[in-house]
Amino acid sequence: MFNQRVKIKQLLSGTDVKSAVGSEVVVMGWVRTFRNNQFIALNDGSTNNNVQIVASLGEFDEAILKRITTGASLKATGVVVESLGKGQTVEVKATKIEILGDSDAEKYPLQPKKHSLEFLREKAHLRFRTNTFGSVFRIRHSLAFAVHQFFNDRGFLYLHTPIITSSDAEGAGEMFRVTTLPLEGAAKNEAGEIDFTEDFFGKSTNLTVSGQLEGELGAMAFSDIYTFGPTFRAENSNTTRHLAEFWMIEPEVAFNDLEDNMNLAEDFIKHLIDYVMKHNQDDLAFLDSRLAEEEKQLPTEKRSGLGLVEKLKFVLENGFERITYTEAIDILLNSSHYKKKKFTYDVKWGIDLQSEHERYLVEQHFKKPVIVTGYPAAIKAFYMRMNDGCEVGKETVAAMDILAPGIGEIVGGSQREERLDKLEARMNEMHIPLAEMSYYLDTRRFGSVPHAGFGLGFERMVQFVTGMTNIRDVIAFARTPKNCEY
RNA sequence: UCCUCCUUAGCUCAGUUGGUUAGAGCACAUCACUGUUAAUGAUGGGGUCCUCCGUUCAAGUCGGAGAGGGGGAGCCA
Repeated sequence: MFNQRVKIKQLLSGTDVKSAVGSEVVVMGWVRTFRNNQFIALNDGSTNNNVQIVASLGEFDEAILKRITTGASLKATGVVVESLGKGQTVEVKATKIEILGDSDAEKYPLQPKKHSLEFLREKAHLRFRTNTFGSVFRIRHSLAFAVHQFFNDRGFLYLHTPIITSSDAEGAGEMFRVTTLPLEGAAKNEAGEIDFTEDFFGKSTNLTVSGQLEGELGAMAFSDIYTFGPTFRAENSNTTRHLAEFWMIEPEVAFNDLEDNMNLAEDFIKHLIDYVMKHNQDDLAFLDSRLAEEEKQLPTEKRSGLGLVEKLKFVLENGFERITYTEAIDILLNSSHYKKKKFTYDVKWGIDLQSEHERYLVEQHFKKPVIVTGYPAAIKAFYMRMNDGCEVGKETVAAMDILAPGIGEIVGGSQREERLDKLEARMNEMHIPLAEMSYYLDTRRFGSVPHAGFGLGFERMVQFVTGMTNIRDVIAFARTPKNCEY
């Protein structure tokens, strides 16, 4: 058997590290640095901590030592000893070093120094080997695991909703077309339009922009379901918080109202944070100090004040602020920020909250996550439940958005409209073809119940927990407009 | 899609009012040293100054267009 190695994380993090002293171990990994022709910092991705392999002077062939370069992979056999140096408690005194894969030091792009995130973004296939991305992607993994754990523990069913859909009525954004028709010379109908009856599915199809509608169908049988999968938006968005391909978590719960929905979302977010704080302490500590270092470069007024771990702890220990849209508008109108005309966009009841408004509420006014409910019906989707007893012209829906510091909208959700007549009226108003949505309306025809759900952008959650400011740095291979490398 | 900033060595960056042969640190090579922690010291190699067009006796530097990237906005998760 080839693989009898010990993982570096395990080697360095035993309850009593020194108990390993004296035992022979095999470690494998990639060279981070090779100092003084003796000391190899070896990393295998299990942790940011490197194990120091000592190749004592004169005990190894010059030919082997030459090949120990940054990025090379090797297998080291040796004895765990207490370190004579200061950077580590134990190290491995090598008896045998085998180069598994050479790495031409002149051509290997990563060097033992700080690289810019922009540079690493263009070397996305190698950036996993850096401390920053090592930490980010280990945390991303933990978050994904915690998502399933949270819902599984609460008896939710993980529903796999389709990636390819024929529904184009969701209105969640521009869609990517899925077709096997030739780009040139596709059959056309009498009106001169492309004839999709000739296409693979016999109709026009797209990549999903949301699993919600299918999720609702599941919730009408299993009560509690969630989806967690890739989602696609063909919007020409070039920002630090949008991707063309991203992962979204969408729970849908029968018999829940808006308040239940908010409670679920808040518990969910707190569980994710709590899980990472318990299981990724080293990685969080690394990212925390990395951010602190970066903050030092910023002018005082741009500093956030709270460190990453402090911020997460604060969110965990405090309730999210819950306000209505109408209250949010009042807060904005009464703010000195508004009175000094510092907002670019005007504030009045009926507007969609702009980024600057959300930032003010979250970062200036409340200084913590805020849940805004009861948005005007006119700016929200057709499936959201109309609130009863609204003033005419000021109809609102049972929607809720969770706004997070530095990220903006991290969750969007609502109680759904379960009353068939109201739903149909709303769809007609918004020119959504009822015939195509007949399958969806069946949920309201046969045993309709109050229900609610939300969508959480997974990458935005990873951003929030890692403190990474650009969403392209929290997904392995980012897909954004004009960019699909790898 | 709009606004704005940026593009000089493999990487991070400096480059004066336009003026001789474009610099530094890191990386790389050679040598020295050897318990280092991004080791250190010496020496050396390394440039399409993003591309094209223009102004000028002279352009890395000024002007225009284009490409790529960053930040912000819109749309949203």
